Amino acid sequence: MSRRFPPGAMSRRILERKIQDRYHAGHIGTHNALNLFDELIQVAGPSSVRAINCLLTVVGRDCPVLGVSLFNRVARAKVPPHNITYSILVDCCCRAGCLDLGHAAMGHVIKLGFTEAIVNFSHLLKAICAEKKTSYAMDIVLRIMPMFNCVPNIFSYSIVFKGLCNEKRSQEALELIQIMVEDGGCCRPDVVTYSTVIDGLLKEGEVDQAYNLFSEMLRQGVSPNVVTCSSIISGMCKAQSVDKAKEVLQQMFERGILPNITTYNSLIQGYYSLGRCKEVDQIFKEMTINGVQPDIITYNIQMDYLCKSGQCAEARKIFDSMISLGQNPTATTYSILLHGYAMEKSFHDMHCLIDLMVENGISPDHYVYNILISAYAKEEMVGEVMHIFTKMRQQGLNPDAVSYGTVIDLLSRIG
DNA sequence: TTAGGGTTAG
Repeated sequence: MSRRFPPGAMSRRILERKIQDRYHAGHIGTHNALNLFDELIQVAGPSSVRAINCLLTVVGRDCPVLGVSLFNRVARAKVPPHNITYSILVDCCCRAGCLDLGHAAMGHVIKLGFTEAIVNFSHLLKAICAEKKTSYAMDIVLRIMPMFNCVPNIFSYSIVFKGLCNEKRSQEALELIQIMVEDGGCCRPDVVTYSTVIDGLLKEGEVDQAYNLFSEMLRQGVSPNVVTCSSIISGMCKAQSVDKAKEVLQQMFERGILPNITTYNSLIQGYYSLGRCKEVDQIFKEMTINGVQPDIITYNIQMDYLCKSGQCAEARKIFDSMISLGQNPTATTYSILLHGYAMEKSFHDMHCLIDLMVENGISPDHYVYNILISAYAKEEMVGEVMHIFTKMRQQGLNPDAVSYGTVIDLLSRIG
């Protein structure tokens, strides 16, 4: 009988197929992926790289350090890593907090000469931008990568655009987008690029420029999607133009773009900010009709409105019912209710809530401590304020500008 | 459909 594959190759192919199928079905957990990796690496050949990438992705998402260690085993096996394997490695290094290793891995990839436009370092660039060093990320994308014939793709650009917008440099992002369009090269702005910059412009209050860019996007034949529209709706709601935002929602339906919970949350927040509760009820009805379920953020927005309008007891009812609705309160949820109790000067309720928060495994963050500091400062209870500073430090949190600002204000008041 | 970018809440 003639063989199409050398000995062992057939069972290897079957195993590779099994891994990829189960990966696509979302049926591989970390533990399972580790076992499959052990099994595959013993018989692995060049064809195994896709299955290995799947396993590295699963393990790396859960435990990036483990992802790096698996990569070392791939490198020792007879499997030449693919550029995607390197992307996963750089991702793991960055998420493990080893930015230096991420840089080293990027240097290694460049040295290996992956010259096609497909290698990119999304997580490295994101990590650099998160440190507010977007200029450096921009230098990597615009100068360093092309210098090594490693052409950045649209993902890399979008990360830089987002970094610029986060640093309130949306004007620069706008200029860069125009250069990309005029250049007319293979890397053209897409819906994500445009949406990012439109959102950045809106957040900086540059409404006209945002609309101009939206029109430019349409002229370029790029269709908006739910994220583009949600950004515009959110920007309008924050500018108190909620009725115009509602019109955009209508236009979404006309264009066949279905709103999601983020879209609705922006509108709910917008109506609450104007005290228009009837319209909020209307939005909830519309959500039900359209099959969109409220999420934790919806409940947080609702609770925030109730607390700020002196209805803490109602907010507490929502809080207590959240768990039964399958929504676990987050640190934000606790801080909203805590702020409500602080407004009512209900110190007993505040302390009970913090105890509950800790019991439920959520550590108080800066927001929570600052609410406590502010509440005690208002009552000029200096000893309590200092006690909270100590507690913060014990928990490894350094008081921030808000904490110190409150204390300085208190000290200047009491002389 | 081997990874990777954009929207909402304190």
